[in-house]
Amino acid sequence: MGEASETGGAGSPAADAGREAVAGALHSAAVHLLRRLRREDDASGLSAPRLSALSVVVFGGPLTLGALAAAEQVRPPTMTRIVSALEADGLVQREPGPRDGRVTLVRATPAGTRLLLEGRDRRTAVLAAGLGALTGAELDVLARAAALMEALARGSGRGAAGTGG
Amino acid sequence: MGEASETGGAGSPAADAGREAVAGALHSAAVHLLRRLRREDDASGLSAPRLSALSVVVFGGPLTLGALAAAEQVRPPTMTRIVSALEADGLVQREPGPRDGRVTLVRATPAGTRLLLEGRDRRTAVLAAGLGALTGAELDVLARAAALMEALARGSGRGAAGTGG
DNA sequence: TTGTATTTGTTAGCAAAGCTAACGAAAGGC
DNA sequence: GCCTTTCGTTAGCTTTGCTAACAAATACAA
Repeated sequence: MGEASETGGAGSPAADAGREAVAGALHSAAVHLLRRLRREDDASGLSAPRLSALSVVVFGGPLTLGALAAAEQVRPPTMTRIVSALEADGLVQREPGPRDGRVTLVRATPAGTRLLLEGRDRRTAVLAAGLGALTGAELDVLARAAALMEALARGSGRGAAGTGG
Repeated sequence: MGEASETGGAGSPAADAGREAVAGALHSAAVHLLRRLRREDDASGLSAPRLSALSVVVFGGPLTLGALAAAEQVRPPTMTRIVSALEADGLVQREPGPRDGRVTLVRATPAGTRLLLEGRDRRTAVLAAGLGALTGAELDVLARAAALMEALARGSGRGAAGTGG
């Protein structure tokens, strides 16, 4: 398992190779895990882009449409339509910006929050069921890895939250 | 958050709560990390669905169009079009199935393989750079977590590989 | 061997999601 | 008071996703 250890100094070729190997393994594992969990999203009745955008709104509080588009790595016109669809479904609502009349703030409605939390529970329930087969030590490894992954995601870019994948 | 069932092996409420917490943290971390890495994909010149499908073809060897569609969680007609586009770009090629005349096997061309490996290198290079700030012990945690996550993804479903997210 | 059923991929046609370009409204600078 | 910038929307296109229908090949029963 853990061979990513002290076999080289900070910048040695051996250490570089170890980091590359861990990076590849971690990337692949994250892709496969989310791909598996994504199958649970059908039950929400929302498409993946809408579900992901709703997730950002619910967990990221009210935010401007532009910020939401950036968080979803999508252009403003695309987000305009997604928000309009979510608004038509009563899951979010638009508000004029209090200080700046140009911006529109997007806020989750109680119905939107409820829908999203149920969906997230479906994903995490599947994952938690899988965790039932692991030992306490293994759970601990995953918990610590999660913290490290969050730090890596934050590391060199301004990322934002989302359920989708 | 809702409490999921006690379907796990060790059924104490405390253990369930711990698993739920780890599941939520791991899910969120994976989402955020891949969201960050996805920003590197623009340089490939391919759309996300095409890049992801090409990834499965490159790493998953020649496979039938139906298997590719299942791996990408997409219907056959959708995959027909994606493969046609990749074929028009010279990145994959169709072959008749050697034993079964109904199936078409999809194989990556050298150009497709090259393009994809360069793209994967971009993602993992960004990730590896972030790993440079970690200690050997932390790298070890991530390596072990990656193995556990792969097992979890395989756990109760037949998932398949892909770059996209 | 013939005839029917099933499987596999494609085509046709529709809705949703992505983009760029162009535009109106609001802030900000001079 | 203009001019510029910023923000969101609208317009129009391409890509991606779906279901329904279909043709070809295989599998199987009689």
